[in-house]
Amino acid sequence: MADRGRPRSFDKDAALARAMDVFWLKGYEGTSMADLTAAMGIASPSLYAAFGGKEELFRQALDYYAKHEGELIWGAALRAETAYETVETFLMQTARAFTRRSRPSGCLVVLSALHPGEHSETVRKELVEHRAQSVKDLRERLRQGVARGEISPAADLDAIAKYYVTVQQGMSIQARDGATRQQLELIARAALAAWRPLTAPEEIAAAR
Amino acid sequence: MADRGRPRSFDKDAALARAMDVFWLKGYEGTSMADLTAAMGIASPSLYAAFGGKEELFRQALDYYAKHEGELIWGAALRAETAYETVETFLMQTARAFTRRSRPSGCLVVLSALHPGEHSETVRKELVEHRAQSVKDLRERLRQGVARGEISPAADLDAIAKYYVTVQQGMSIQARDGATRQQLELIARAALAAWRPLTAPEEIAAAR
DNA sequence: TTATTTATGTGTCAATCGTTACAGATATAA
DNA sequence: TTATATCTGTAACGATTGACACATAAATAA
Repeated sequence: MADRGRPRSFDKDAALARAMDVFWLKGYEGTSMADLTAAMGIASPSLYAAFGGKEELFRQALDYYAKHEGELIWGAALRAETAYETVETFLMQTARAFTRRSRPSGCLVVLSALHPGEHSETVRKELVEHRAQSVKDLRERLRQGVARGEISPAADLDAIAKYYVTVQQGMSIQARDGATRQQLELIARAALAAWRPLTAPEEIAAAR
Repeated sequence: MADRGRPRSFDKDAALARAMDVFWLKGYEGTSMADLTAAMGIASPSLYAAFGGKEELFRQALDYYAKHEGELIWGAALRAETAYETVETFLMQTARAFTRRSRPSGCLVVLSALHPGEHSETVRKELVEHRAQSVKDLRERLRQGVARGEISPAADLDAIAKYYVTVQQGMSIQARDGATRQQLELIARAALAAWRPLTAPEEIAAAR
């Protein structure tokens, strides 16, 4: 009971990828149906039939983004040996992913819906949840670092995780303002300079 | 030749302050004329007569923001004794200013126009310029710190300034996501932990 | 073939967007 | 008072917004 009726004349996955690019560049509310249909090469009834509407399409574009773009950063980071290397890779891959010439700059999850508004409230909350998940994921990786003796048990893991995610979110703004990969890497290096004081607090206390 | 004709029936400065609040909360494109006239308590012809239109009104709201809200952060920061205290005050005042209950969260300069768009391109570029000025101001303060012997001449002042501004910009996102003042202060403290390694690089090299 | 199902393209819906014409109201200047 | 200048409120402008009705096209199932 699958392939009855007239077959779809466009590649759904390719169309979704193009929709993601538009949302990424212009944000959720800043993207019009006209923008989408132009980029996807289809008329609006086809978009509605295939994706359910603008909001549903954004949701699917967000999933696509997490699967493809997010993986570039988190996949590499979670493959690192130590907790430090995880954070280092996280930020360095961010510097790279946020400045690829073929893609919009910065992060779709951060930039797509920052303002409250009747038409984007559910989308916004979904993105807030996504961003909170980043903190959780990073904190969990730090917890493993404590278990392995890489990080002091006295360290405030939640604060450290929030700190590095905050730096990454700031890098989205910097990327939007035209920062190059090298400039973002310098920022990332600066942020990494806090690692020792943050993860070995008693060492600092002893030095005083 | 000043006060001929029917006098204005509303307080221009108070109306501007309310317009600023709306732009701050909803962003430039996310704010409609209906939002503005409702918040300002005037009809659109009065708005056009007094402020010149939506874009001109935003420009004036931006000036108002820089003068009042920006001063809360930079005024205190630039009054600090040392370069470190400047950065510390900069971030701590940010944590406070970004989470006042009576105001929208985060920073108007960071959040108002992050996406390209025909209707907001000039406004966006103006905000980009504003953000670049923050880096310049902070870097200049660091340069004074080098002159006073507080910071090593080998330190990369541009990278340090960009780093702390990036953290502040990330704090705008965190604030929008509901972070409390205390949580932002923890993030700020984490960022400040990088100060010694960043400003005394030879000390780090010697320790190896 | 005929019936059924799904996709496409044209055209259009009401609502909202930023902006402004216009007439009436309210002040000063002569 | 009369003339002039400016502001205010109503009402509407053309353009664009997201969404969809409808008829037609193109596939499979019987």
